Amino acid sequence: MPQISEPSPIPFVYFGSSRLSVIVLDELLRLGYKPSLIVTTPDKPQGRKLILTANVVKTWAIEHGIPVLDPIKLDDVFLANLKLVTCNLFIVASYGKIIPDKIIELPTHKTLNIHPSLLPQYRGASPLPTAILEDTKKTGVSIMQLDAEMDHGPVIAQKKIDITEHFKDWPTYEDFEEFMAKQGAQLLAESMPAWVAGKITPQEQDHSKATYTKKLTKEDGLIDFSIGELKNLAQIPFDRAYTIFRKIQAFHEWPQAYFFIEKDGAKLRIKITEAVFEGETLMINKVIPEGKKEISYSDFVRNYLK
RNA sequence: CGCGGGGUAGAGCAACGGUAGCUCGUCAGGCUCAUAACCUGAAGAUUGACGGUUCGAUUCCGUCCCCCGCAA
Repeated sequence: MPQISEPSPIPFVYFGSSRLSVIVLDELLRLGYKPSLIVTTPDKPQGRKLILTANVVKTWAIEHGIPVLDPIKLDDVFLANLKLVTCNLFIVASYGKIIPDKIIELPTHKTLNIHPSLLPQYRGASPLPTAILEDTKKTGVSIMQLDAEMDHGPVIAQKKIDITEHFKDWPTYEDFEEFMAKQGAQLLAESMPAWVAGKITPQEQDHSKATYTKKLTKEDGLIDFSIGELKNLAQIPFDRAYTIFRKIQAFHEWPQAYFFIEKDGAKLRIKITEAVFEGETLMINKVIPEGKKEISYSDFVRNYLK
């Protein structure tokens, strides 16, 4: 139904720091929602040379001419600055820091958070990788009101998503993230007008059903392959092969799925960078041996598995 | 200045001041009932980039780029 008049722009402050934050921003902008102010985390030295790298959200803000703040601490000084902005809604998407109650409660329409799972399922740090690892293809996105506890606040909107309707099989983490971020942004955009108008009643989560996801560690990416399996991936039983495939996809961005082989008496780390699951068989396409460039799996088998 | 490893044909390695060799793979042909085996032949490298030293550099010197491990 076409609306009689365009919805008046809803001013809001956006908190985010990661790639997911940027995808959400892009999608919100496309849908006509532009933040008045963006809050992100400070530039940090990154990478091997510890080069000071501007974070992606800050870069985005500058490109789009939106004022940006990158406070080290969300203290009273920052709070005072924030009060100068006339916004009565805050949006948080992958900000990376705990936001104090004082700030959450500041706007009249409170603070909303995009979370890429069907809360109370998969609260915490790694909802997307966990969904892949646990093969949870019926998932979704939630818009919730922030409260003092992690991913604990009442839900104002939720959308169920069946991954099988959008992907043949599990995509890489990056593709999954992009897809879910867009879904979340769309749901948020749909919900914002009604929320601001006071037409939505937040629904308390069923805390008894809450599940939590942990922060990923490097060790999570380790796969315990035997030489025999590496030489003939087709022999790996379905369950194991599919579990490994999901691990490769889930950790695709970081820490990446990897395994060790012996070469000249030394342990050599091999990262898996590309794999597909066809039929009932895991197929690895590309790997990066430690100290080397990316090579095809057939080259790897030929030259490293003697 | 965070620490460290590495960049030579598709891959793994070698060589060395005089423009690069080997193994595997690739392509063609042969032999085989057949083959991942064997035989013959072929293609494929501006030796990461740019400067410098030199009669001449892949090889020596300098600068830079890229990749990888640790750490973040």
